[in-house]
Amino acid sequence: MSTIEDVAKLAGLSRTTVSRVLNNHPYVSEEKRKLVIEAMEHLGYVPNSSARSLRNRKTGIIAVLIPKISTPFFSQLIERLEIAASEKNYQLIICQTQYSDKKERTYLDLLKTKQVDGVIMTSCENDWKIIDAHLDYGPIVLCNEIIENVEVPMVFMNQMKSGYTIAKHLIESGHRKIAYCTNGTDKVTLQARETGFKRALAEAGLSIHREDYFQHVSSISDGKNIFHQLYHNCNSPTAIFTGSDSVAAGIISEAKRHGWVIPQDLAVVGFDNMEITELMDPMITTVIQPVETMAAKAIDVIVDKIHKKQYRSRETHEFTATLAIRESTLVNSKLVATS
Amino acid sequence: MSTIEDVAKLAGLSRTTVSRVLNNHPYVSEEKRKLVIEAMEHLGYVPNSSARSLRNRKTGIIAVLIPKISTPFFSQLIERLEIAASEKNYQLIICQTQYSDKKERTYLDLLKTKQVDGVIMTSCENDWKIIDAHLDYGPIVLCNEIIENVEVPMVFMNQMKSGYTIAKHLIESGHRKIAYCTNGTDKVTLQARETGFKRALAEAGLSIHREDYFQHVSSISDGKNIFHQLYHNCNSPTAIFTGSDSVAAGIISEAKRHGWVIPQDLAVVGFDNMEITELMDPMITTVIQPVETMAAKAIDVIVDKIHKKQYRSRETHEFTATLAIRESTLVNSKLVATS
DNA sequence: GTGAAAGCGCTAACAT
DNA sequence: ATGTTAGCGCTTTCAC
Repeated sequence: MSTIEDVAKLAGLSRTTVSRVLNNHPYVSEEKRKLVIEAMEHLGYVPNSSARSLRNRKTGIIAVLIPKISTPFFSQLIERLEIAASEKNYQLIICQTQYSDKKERTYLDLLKTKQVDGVIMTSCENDWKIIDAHLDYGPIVLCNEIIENVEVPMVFMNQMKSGYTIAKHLIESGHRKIAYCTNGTDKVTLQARETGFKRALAEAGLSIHREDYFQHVSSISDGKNIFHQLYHNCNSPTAIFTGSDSVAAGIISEAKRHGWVIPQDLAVVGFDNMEITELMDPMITTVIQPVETMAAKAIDVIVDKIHKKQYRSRETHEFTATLAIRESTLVNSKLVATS
Repeated sequence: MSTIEDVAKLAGLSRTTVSRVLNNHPYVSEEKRKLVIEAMEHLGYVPNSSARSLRNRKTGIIAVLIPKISTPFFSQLIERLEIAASEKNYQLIICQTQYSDKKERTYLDLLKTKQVDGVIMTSCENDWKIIDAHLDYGPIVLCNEIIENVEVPMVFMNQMKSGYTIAKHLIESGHRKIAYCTNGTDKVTLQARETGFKRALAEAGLSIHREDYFQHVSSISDGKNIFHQLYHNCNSPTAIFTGSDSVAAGIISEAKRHGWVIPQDLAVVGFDNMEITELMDPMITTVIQPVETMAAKAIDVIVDKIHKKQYRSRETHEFTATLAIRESTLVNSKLVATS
């Protein structure tokens, strides 16, 4: 492993000059620059990033905290974050919290130990008081998560609009008894979605019946279970918003096995535009999240914060989803922006 | 940001002693140890990882090179790699090559610049000569990839066995005209799979007809295209191995739209056990890769290499897949090991 | 059992 | 335009 010193010696110059060439500083004569470059090539010199990090007080690494990588939405998000980061010459460390507050805290410490320049959180398991303390050490950006009254940038999709648009679509398709699924009401994002959904219903003089409201629903098997509840309900709804493509697929798959015809017997709406939505028969009406745009913005914002060295500031960066209307709610499919 | 010096001063001791406490060295009196710990807590001291990396010549970071994160198989692999790495206190930097040899080279340089202690490659886009040169700087482990005559550890699944088992299963189900899809023949892994497949056919006195052999096939739409080729072929095969769940799903979805009944009109086998395989109707017979085991082994091996500081050595760590027999090839499903 | 001092590889005042 | 020098924060001989 050759060092900057070796290069300097071989070129017959000082470490400073070599460093200047390395960092494209002005005030280096063409002549010496060539000498340095030759020496570097001859030695196969590459700067040591630990030394640079120590000296410059920056690592060029961003940590991404994510509950579970293999969840299709999250893997798409990571994919886009990686692309955006690499365009700005940042590396991404991937940290799987597995929805554990303890792991989340451990990973946030990467900021304290200066192993990373910033953290992107795609969900939040701890009390904000705990997270907030970490802002003394570096920037934190929320991507795909909203928390009220906190001083960090947040990048997210307007869930209220998408909830509203979905309900509106179902109402316009003639449905009057509509079921709703959610994975919880503790997240601001999910609350907003529900609020938008209910608003559209209210505007049409409708509401969600008690027996048509399902909580803590997220997997394929949850979907299958829900179908069975509907199946045994003599006054079952004519449409259901599932909040998740997996749940939608589970419901549809089970419904078909029991002889139901979708959407005639039950219209189904998913969420996230996973691959299955176009593979199922019928293809599933779903919400396309602007993953690429959100990822690019999150990286933009955090890189900006890193440079400005100003970590506390409330900013909201809001994007709009698209409703992809497919066979599970209609015969003819089309695209509709939720705006 | 407090440093080790600050802690030393506050505790009225030397940097050395603080460092000893930090690294659990022996020969520190209980009394002073307590003093140090108190001081650290008082200051909220956390060691700076750049300084440690520079001094110790190790970063505790492993780079994972992956073609595309959102591919379900790869996202599962990353998930498991992250879990295994974090158990050994390593962080993972995720590098998306997008099948580009240039990006791959850029990322391999992380080894030279000492930004990472080792690299796990899940595919390989460059000539091995180029990769090999990087072994002077740190360990490289292949996970899910085989390259002949190279001096690195390789962790993989026995593709020959799985190809053999799949063909055997189709033959035993009574099929005599069987189609084969592959995403290419340049990879040793895919070649092995094909060899095993053909061997089982040969043993039954069968072979793959020219028109039943499909190359460069990997996506849902590829699957749909293939179905149309079969559809217009008056002597179409009775079974098809697709090499990919996406392709299998594409074929099935399109076949059903054209009135075919699966598996009666066509038996279909996928690969990877993605979520869709259990959602499609019929559920898809597929190969379950031992992702978790391979990931754990890959981390084990690379951590070992890092410690031993011996990077060149040919080792093969082979695992066996499981064939999940489902509705797309049979009426009654069951699990069969490919061993 | 504890401390003084050297140095990992790099950059940036500062001086020339 | 180029070089000298002082650290960044940490670990580790070596000496006591």
